[in-house]
Amino acid sequence: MNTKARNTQTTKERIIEAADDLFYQKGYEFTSFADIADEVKISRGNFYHHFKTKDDILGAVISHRMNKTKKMLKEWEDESKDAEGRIRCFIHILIANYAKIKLYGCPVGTLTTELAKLDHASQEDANQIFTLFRKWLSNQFKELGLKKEADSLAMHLLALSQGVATMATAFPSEAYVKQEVNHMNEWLRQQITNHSNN
Amino acid sequence: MNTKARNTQTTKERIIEAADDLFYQKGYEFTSFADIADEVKISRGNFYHHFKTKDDILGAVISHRMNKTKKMLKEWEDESKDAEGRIRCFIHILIANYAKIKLYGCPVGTLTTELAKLDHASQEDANQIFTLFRKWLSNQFKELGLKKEADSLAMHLLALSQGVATMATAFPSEAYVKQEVNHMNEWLRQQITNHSNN
DNA sequence: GTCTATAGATTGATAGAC
DNA sequence: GTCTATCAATCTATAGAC
Repeated sequence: MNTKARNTQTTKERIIEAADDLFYQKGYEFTSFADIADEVKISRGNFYHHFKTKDDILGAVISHRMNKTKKMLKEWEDESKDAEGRIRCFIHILIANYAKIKLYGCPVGTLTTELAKLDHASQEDANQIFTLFRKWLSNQFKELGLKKEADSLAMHLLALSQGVATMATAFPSEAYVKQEVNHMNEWLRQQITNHSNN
Repeated sequence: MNTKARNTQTTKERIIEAADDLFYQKGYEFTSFADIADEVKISRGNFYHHFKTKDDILGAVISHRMNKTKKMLKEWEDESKDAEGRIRCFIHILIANYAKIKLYGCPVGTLTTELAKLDHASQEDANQIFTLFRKWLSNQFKELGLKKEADSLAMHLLALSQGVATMATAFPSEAYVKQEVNHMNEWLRQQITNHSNN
C-alpha cells in the first residue's frame, strides 16, 4: 500500500493517505480526527494546520483517489495493447483486491452510497471517480467497434463489478468472485464476437 | 410507507419503523437517538424504556426487515404461479423502488456494507436478509429445472440488482434502470430457453 | 510546523419524579 | 410509560505557546 518511505512524505501527504485508508475501511462518518491523528502519529491540534475541516480532508482524499485511478488506468493502457485486454485488467481488480473487498467492499461504490445517505456536498466529486471508469471503459468498447452501445456496456460492466463486490462482502468466497469474473470475461468475448459477425 | 394509523401502533413499533426508515435514509452510524426520538415525537429518555442500547434497536430493525421481506416473498408467490413470473417480481423492485434507490441505494446492500466497515456484531444478522432472497431465488430457479446452477444464478441476479442500485445512486436515471431490467428479463428468458433445449 | 489546552456541541446512556 | 435533568465520553474545531 504505502511503499514510500515515511520521511520522504510531507505530513499533509501522510494525513491524506491515512485518511484514504481509514475512510475506506471504517467509512467517512465513523472515522474521527483522532483516528487519523493516531495513525499519522501527530496531535489533533496539528491537524488543523493542514486541513481546516473534515470536509477538506474528504476533498483531498477524493482528489488523491482521482489521481491514483488515472494512474492505474494509464498503467492498464500500457499493459495491454488491445482493448479487450485492457477491459480484462479492469475485471481482474475484483480478484486482485479480493482480500480488501470482502472486508470493506469497493472503495468507489461504498463512498458514493455513504455520501448519498449523508447528503454530502462532495457526493458529486466522489461520483467523478465512477465517471473516470465509465468513460475509460466506454472508450475501450468504442475501440472494439462497439460505438453505439459503448456507454451502456460500460455501465453494465460497472454495475456487475459493483454488485459482485457487494455480494462478496456479504458472502465472502473467492470461488464465487472467480466464477463471476469468468462470467464477465465470457460476456466480453461474446460482445466482441457478436459484433464482428454482424 | 406507514399506512397503519399511528394510534393503532405501540410506541415500540413506532420506534422500530422510524429507525428502519432513518437507518435506510441516513445510515445506521449517522442516525442518533435524538433523530429517532424527534421522528417518533417522544423524549430521548423514554427511549431507554423500550431499548437498552442502540444495538438493540438495530437488532429489532433487522428482525423487522426480515419479516417484511418474508411477507413480500410470499406475496410474489401468490402473485405469480410460474417461477419465471416470480423472479420477474424480484427484478421489478428496481423500478418500483427507483425513487428511493436513487437517493439511498438498496436497503439490504447498503446496511450490509456499512456494518462490515463498522465490524459490527449484527453484520451476520443483516446478511440473513440477503440469504432470504438468495434461497428464495435459488428455489425459483430449481423450479425452472435449473437445479445444478440454481444458487449461482441466484447470486448472479442478486449481484446484478445490487450493482444497478449502486450505479443508479451515482448516476440517477430511470431510463438506465429500465434498460438493465430489460436486460435481466432477457437473460432470465435465455436461461430457461437454453435449459429446455438441452 | 508541532504541540497542549480547551471550547462548545452532541453522542449514548442513567436516575428519578410523575 | 413518559418525562426532565444530568452524566461521562467523544466529536469537530479554536487559541495560543514554543
